[in-house]
Amino acid sequence: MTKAVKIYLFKMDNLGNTIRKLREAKELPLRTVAAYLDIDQAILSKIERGQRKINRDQVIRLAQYFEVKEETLLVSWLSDKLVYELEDEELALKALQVAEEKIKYTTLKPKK
Amino acid sequence: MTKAVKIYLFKMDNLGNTIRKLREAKELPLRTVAAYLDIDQAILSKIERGQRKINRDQVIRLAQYFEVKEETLLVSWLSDKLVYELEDEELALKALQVAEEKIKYTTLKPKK
DNA sequence: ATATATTTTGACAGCTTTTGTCAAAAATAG
DNA sequence: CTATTTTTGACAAAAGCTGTCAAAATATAT
Repeated sequence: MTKAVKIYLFKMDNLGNTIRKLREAKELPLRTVAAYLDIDQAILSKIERGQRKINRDQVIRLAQYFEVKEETLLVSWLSDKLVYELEDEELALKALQVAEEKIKYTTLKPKK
Repeated sequence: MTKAVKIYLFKMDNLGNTIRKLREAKELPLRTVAAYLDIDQAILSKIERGQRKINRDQVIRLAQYFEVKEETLLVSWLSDKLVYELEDEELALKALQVAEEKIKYTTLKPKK
């Protein structure tokens, strides 16, 4: 049995912070959640602090585990990766806008 | 001496295509441009066709070489990386928007 | 068509990065 | 203080990236 605690997620948080908040809200030790993900607790500790990467499958499993929408965590995970890719780039915002156009463009005109 | 040819770059092109267009506009063989970048021509061939990555320094050198704005090629390069990171993701556009918010957010409030 | 130049391909080795494991150290809770 | 949890860093294995090379394929020119 886990505690039912109302928890408000902050969109600007990176996924690591969000995971930590979710885990602490339920007062679960790293050990427990790590076991569920089948990884070492040291890795989960690092994931929560942004020192290690988490993969897509693990994000999805966590969404189920913590009963939050998959989309919420996936968007957080993806956007973290984008932000990481753009770190220290002055052209970050321009690149994001062009990327958006490119994706819209190729979605409209599927290749082949 | 290189030919002076008016060339129009297409924003939606990936960087590889743009490089190829620039190179062909000047009628230069892979060999020549590759030598300038100090890489094997096989790699440049792959870069132009999107099979290999190009790094930041190489992008900047190419901008100088082809006399186009650094920003133009860097934005193309960065946005390609973002698109690559998001390939096959249905949440791509949402992730881009959140990434934009995150970057604006942390730029306004520099940490520490 | 032949000869020449250019481009593409794939195998390979070396290097870097990523990933997970582990145990000890540090921090926190009771 | 004791017990529990979290963090840290060293390590090895696995995966990924980079450049080199030569042969195969393609394109160009005569």
